[in-house]
Amino acid sequence: MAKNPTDLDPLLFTYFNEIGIISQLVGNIFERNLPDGLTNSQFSVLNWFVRVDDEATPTRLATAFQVTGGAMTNTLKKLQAKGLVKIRPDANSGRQKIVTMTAKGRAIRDKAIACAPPALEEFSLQFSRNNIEKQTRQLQKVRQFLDEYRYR
Amino acid sequence: MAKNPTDLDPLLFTYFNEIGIISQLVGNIFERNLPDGLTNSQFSVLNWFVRVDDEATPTRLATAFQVTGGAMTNTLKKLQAKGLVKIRPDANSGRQKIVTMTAKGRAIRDKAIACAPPALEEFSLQFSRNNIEKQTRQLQKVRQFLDEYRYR
DNA sequence: TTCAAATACTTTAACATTAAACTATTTAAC
DNA sequence: GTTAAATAGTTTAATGTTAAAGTATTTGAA
Repeated sequence: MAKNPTDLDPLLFTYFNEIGIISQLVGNIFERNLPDGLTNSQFSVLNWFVRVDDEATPTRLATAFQVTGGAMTNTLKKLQAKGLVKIRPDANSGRQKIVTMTAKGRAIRDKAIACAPPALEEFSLQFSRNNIEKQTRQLQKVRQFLDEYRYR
Repeated sequence: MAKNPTDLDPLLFTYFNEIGIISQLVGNIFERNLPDGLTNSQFSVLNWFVRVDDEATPTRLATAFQVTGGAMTNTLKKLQAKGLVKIRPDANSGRQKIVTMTAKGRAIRDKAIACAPPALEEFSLQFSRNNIEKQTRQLQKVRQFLDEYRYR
C-alpha cells in the first residue's frame, strides 16, 4: 500500500522522538549533578580517557563524540583552562596535537561519578540488565546504519 | 558484588550514549533536508498541529517538547514571522495565548515531509516494523521513568 | 623537486537553548 | 474585597554547537 506523502510514518516518528526526548532528559539529569561547572561534553571527554585511551588528538575525540572540530576545540580549551587536560604539540606531526588528562582531571572525573544522580541507581532496579543489553545491541545497529548513511 | 564507585556502569553509559548519538544523527540528517530554513524545532511544532491538536497554548507546546518557555517563545516568533502560525490572545484568559497553524504552515509542513531524506525510506528496509515497534515500547517505558524521576 | 590537494586545528558569525529575572494576569486564602 | 501566591508568557545574558572560512602542515602525483 502506497504511503500517503503527507504522512510521515508515525512509527518512525515516534521511535526517533522517544530517542530524542530520552537523550535530552538524561543529558539534563546528569549535567545538573556535575561538579565544578562541568558540562556533559567536558565530562564525556574526561571519561573517555578512563574508558578508551590515555591520549588522543582533538580530531579523534571530535569523531568519537560526533561533534565538529570547532566544538572540540572549545571543549578542550575549557578543560585546559580548568587544568583538567594538557595539550601539547605532537613531535611527529606539526599539524596534530596530543591531549592527555591531568591528575586533577582524573580526580574531578571520579568526583563526577560519585555525584551521579540517584536516577541511575534506581534505573538499574527498574530495568533488567538483560533488557538493557538487548536494547543496546539494537540501538548500536541503528546508530551504525545512520552513521554510514551520513557519509554518502 | 559492590560496584566500584569510580566506575560508571559501562552498560548504562553505553546505552545512553548510543541514544544520544542517534538523536544527534537523526536530528542532523533530518534538519539538513528541511525546506525554507525550517529548524527541527519549528518543523516539530508544525507537525504537532497535524498529529495532535488544532490549537495550543505556548506552554502546552513547551511541555510537549520538553523545552523551556523561552525556547518556545523564540520558536513561535520565528514561525509567526514566516507566517506559518498565528498567535492570538485567549478571550478567556488574559495571560494565555492561542497558537494555530496557518494554511501556509500546513503547506510547508507537507513540503517538509516530501523532502524527508531517503534515509528514512532505507531505514524501513533495514529494520523490520516489528522490531521498531518493540523498541519503541521499551523506549517509552524508559522515557516515562526518566520523566517521572525528573519531577521529584 | 614542486605544488596542488588533503588533513589538523582554530576562528568567526549565527543561532537555539537555558536559567533567571521580569511583567501581567488569575486564583484563592483570609 | 485584599493581597499573596501561582501561572503564562517574554526578555536577557551566557553558553554550546554548527558551518564556513582561515592558517599551518603534510602527502603524493607529476
